[in-house]
Amino acid sequence: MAQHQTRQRRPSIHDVASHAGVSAATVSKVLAGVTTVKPENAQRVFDAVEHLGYRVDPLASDMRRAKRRIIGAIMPEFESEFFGSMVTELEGLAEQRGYTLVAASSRESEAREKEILARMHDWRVAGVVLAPVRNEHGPAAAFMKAHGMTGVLIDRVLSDDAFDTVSADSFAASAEVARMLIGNGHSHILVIGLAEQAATVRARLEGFRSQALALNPSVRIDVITSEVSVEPLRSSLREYFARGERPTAVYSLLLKGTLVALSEFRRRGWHCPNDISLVGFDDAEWMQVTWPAIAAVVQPVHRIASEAMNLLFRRVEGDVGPPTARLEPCQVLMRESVGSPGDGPHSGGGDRQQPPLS
Amino acid sequence: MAQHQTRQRRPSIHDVASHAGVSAATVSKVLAGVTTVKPENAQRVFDAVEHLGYRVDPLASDMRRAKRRIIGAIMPEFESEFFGSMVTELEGLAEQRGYTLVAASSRESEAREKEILARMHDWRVAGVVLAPVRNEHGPAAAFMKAHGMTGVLIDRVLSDDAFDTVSADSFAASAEVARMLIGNGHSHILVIGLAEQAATVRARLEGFRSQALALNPSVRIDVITSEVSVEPLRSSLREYFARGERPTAVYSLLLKGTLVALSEFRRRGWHCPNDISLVGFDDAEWMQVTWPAIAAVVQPVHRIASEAMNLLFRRVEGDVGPPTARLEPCQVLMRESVGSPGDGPHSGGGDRQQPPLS
DNA sequence: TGTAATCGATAAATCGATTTTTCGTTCTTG
DNA sequence: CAAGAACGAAAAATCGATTTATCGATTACA
Repeated sequence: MAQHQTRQRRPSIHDVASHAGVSAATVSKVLAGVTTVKPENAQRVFDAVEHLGYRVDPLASDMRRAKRRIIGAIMPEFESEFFGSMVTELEGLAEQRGYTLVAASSRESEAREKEILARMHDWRVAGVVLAPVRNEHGPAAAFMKAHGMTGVLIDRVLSDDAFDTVSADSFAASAEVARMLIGNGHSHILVIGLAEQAATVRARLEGFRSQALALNPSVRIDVITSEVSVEPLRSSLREYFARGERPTAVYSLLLKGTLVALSEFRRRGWHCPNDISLVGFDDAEWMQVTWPAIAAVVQPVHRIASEAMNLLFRRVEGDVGPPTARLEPCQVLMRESVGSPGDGPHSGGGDRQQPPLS
Repeated sequence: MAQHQTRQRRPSIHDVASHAGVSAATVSKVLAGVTTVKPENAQRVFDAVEHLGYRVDPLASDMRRAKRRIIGAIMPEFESEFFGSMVTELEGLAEQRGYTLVAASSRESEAREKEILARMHDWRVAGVVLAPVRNEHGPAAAFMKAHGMTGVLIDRVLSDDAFDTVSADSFAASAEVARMLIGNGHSHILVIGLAEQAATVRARLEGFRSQALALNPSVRIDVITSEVSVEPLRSSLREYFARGERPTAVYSLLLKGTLVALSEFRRRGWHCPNDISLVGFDDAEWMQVTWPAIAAVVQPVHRIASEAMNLLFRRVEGDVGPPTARLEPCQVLMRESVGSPGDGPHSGGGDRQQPPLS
């Protein structure tokens, strides 16, 4: 059978051509929808394509094109819900536009980030959605600039003079957190974070600090950050509590910090919100099913993704206007982990709250 | 400047050739490490490459090759820690071997799964790591078989007659959960899950049921599953409790079910383990920082990933032996959410346990 | 009726590499 | 010293498409 042959070697456009009794050029034109082909021949081409199971070889087809219908996405990591959802959203949006999304993670390495970018450039991607490891001033963005790549920067960025940027409005969200904590009467607050992610984390810290001080000039704000990984943060926090510091609330600037805080509370037998209040930047599904539910800042993943894609495709289609810097609003969910300082700080065993049944 | 020109058009191998005063063939050979080139010419080629910032165009280079140094990874979703970690591991392992990993998610759709696979086939990937939406008998595996692709199936699979498979030993892990729950005196246990993911979930259920019945033939095991999404599961569970069913323990066959269970417990004001015990398949970082910490089955993500890659590369390198079916052992972490039925079921307010300080 | 315009399709050039073939030189060796 | 082996490099074929140039056969028009 003819089918048996095709199992061995992938049919090329010439196989289709000879099977249909026309030339390769004609086949190409038929498949491209050119109308200057005799309907009879077109039909024979379609039949041959069907019969041989022919598919255009993208390698050969794209070789003559400057850009392929591929969008690259580079995330700092894939293990968090935030970037996982982000990739999922981006994939869907690319698919809607007839593009393929190719995802890769830089695994928090700027060197790898640049390498991946170079590879994507080699692949002639139409555009790139880059969530940089650090900020918009890293080597990756410089590479994109130097090679005239089209792209958009998201998440750990504020604004750039060459690329559109989209991120959560960390500053405003943190200010709202400050408003809520100060409003609840907290006057000694610990802020924890990882400083390496400069752009975003700094905005989160400043947004919080400025608003808190504006509302209560005498508020005490302690800050613990770790430059690289999460473990130094954990030990700093442990030491902080061990030397007797007793803030009434903790604001974690990122998800990993929230987990560290919870685990340290646990070690000391502290419960939220009676012993200490907790708010974390970045929401997660589990935070609403624990007891207490954890207050969190929800990042608008969907809006960031769709805005990023809108801006990116505008560029892909040739727009050369000045870059935009978008800040998408967050939602602050004040859940049970936040209370007022008077409710029994560090007593070690207040009553649990009973949510209404049904 | 010459550099200014290269900013416009990407330098080709011919640019390098003319700049070095040799032919394109010689450039290609030098870069491929062929030793039959006069050292003097080789040096001139290297200089030209350096000067022009030349990089081999993978599209052109790979066109003549049957396979590219690319591994495709297709996961059902990216939003859970499990698959996020899986992709991260796979990416690292591919990189170690000098391959690039291209990740995509089928977003729980078998149709999309097959499309992605076809695209990867078009891209001439060297191999594919497929975590199928349902099981090893879906259209995607059939496609791979029909087109002679090399690949390995992971996670929601048991064994296959054409491909190597690697998954967690759900059966054994569930049996151990049964042993622990029965050992703690539970005699009425509810198992919840989503049945669509046939292969794994069925193994989890059967492993649990067989072991539980073996240890206590009179144990009562209720099962609630939902075919498609998580919401029907939630309402079934709600209705189950509403009509007065009071199992002393719940075993969730997947992470989403664990969240649903916790959220239903919360609605009713039940606390683990005093009111009801809970074990979930799939661990997550937050499960050890909540109060109580949630007992869970830890899947050996790292081992699954590295075994999958080992098997895959064996095939890529030409091994044609019969397919292997690997089951990697899980770890069962019995944390605080599991207790004994006598400790005050459904009393609605047992004392919290205090873990040791420091 | 002879030439021009039109139509449909094919041949050939192109994309940017790799690999095989060919072709001068130089070096052996009888 | 001439024939053959060895060497190094260039020319040409190849991968599989797309696109431009070309060409023959009709059809239109003067």
